[in-house]
Amino acid sequence: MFLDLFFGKKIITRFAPSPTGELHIGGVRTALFGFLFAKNQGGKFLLRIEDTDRERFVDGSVEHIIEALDWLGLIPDNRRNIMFQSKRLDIYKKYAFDLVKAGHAYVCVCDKEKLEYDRQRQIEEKKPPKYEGHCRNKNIKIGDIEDGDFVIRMKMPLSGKIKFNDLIREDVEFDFSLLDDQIILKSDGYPTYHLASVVDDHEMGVTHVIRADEWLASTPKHIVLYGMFGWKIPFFAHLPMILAPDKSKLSKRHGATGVFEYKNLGYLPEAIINFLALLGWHSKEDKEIMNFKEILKEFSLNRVQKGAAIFDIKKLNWMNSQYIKEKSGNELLPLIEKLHGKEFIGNKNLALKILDIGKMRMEKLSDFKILKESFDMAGDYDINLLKWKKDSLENAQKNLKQCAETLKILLNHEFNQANLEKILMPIADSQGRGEVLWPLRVALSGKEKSPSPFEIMHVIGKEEALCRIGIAIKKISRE
RNA sequence: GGCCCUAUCGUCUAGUGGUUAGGACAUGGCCUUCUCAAGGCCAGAACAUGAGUUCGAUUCUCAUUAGGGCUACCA
Repeated sequence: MFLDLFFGKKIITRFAPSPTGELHIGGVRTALFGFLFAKNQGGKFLLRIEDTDRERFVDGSVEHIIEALDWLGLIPDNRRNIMFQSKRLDIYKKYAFDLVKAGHAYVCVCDKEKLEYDRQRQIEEKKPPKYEGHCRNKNIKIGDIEDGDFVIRMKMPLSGKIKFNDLIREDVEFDFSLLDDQIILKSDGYPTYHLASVVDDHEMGVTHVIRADEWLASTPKHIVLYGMFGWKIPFFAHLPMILAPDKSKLSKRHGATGVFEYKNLGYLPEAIINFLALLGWHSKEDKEIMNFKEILKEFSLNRVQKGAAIFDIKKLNWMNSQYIKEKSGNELLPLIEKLHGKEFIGNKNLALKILDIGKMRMEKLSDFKILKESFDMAGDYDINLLKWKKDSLENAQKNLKQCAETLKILLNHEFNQANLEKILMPIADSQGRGEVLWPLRVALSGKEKSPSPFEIMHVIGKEEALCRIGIAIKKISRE
């Protein structure tokens, strides 16, 4: 790869998802590493939609994928000119036919039922299931068979071994005799992954194929295909998988798998990127909280882990909270509004104050709702909650009255956290902090757990604070 | 079943032919404190097993075990 750089050849990577649903979190990691590798070296990152399986196609998923990549900041260089395999059917067909003419591939007319029967028999006989090559030497001409009645298979070498170097796995070896004569063109005229990806990677000028681990075993087929076409073989890097906590494939039953599920749960793209980058990669200095720029600068494929990594949502949560803390209320508010709507936020100025004070209690953007309740005093509270430990209600009332009287001397614009502490702490210190501050905080929040009374008063202001304290005092009198 | 890949605390990982095997998340404790967070400090916690090479292996080799991937007219 250094030679390529030396001769001025640009690195080109690509992300090639299938539009079979929402962009999976594992797919994002693949895209991310491809993006980082290319951009880190001033190369290009391209997007290609692998929509050759018409049965699994899910409407709207292409738009979803593009939107997700935009949201994460993994913008492909061909954003305005994305390659769709379904629009290139003639090209694949032409290449497949060329291969037949050159004797590298052949027309196969075996029917599906027969092949399935063979497979079952082979499995029962404990032999590796493999196409038995009925049509391999029949030399059937394309013009002799009607469209739809045949497939095209590539002629794999019958013996020998193939060895190649994976940028992550290093040397990998396979035995040709175990490899199948893979179908490259289906009877519906669509190519299979193997043909389409090799043709496209070549035509797009892809220099480094960075893809998921599951493709490692079919890489020999791809290398053979490159050889048949006489094309330059790109570098390969097979990324380790992301697993669920039970070490199985990450799926719906483990929780969210789609990017937008995470978005809707209140995760920030920065946190998702940072977290995913650390799943299988680490900076030299072992730095963990890294922004996109830092990751981009330091990324290299040779520090990528070989083994699979387990997706630990707790670490993502922590990371998300770190990114929330870094942001100002002004930055957070539009994000929350966009995600959960205006009603979720309520009064904007109030929300801003709440965010500045309370963001350290938020793990996700959606936590704002619970946070806000501490300031809203939504719902009635039990009168006994006003009691501090063994202290009496009467004493709580007495302390509340004293606080209220003292608070009255502050003017509206002086009603901030610093001033509040200055005038209230002497009372708390003389009467007992718990005895004073606990009932005060309950009177203000109506909750057992909440931010401090100073923070709440600072947010809600003098009038509202005195009103709430007054309610608590009356509540005790009625008792 | 066959082939391929992988293997350091519960998790993500650093690291080395000789280290008190390091960090982060999580867990527990303490500090702070009106509660809950946040923050600070501390603790427990790992080289899968067995051979071999070696003066010495967590590190190199082999086997075993475990996990994963592939084995489609899916990608």
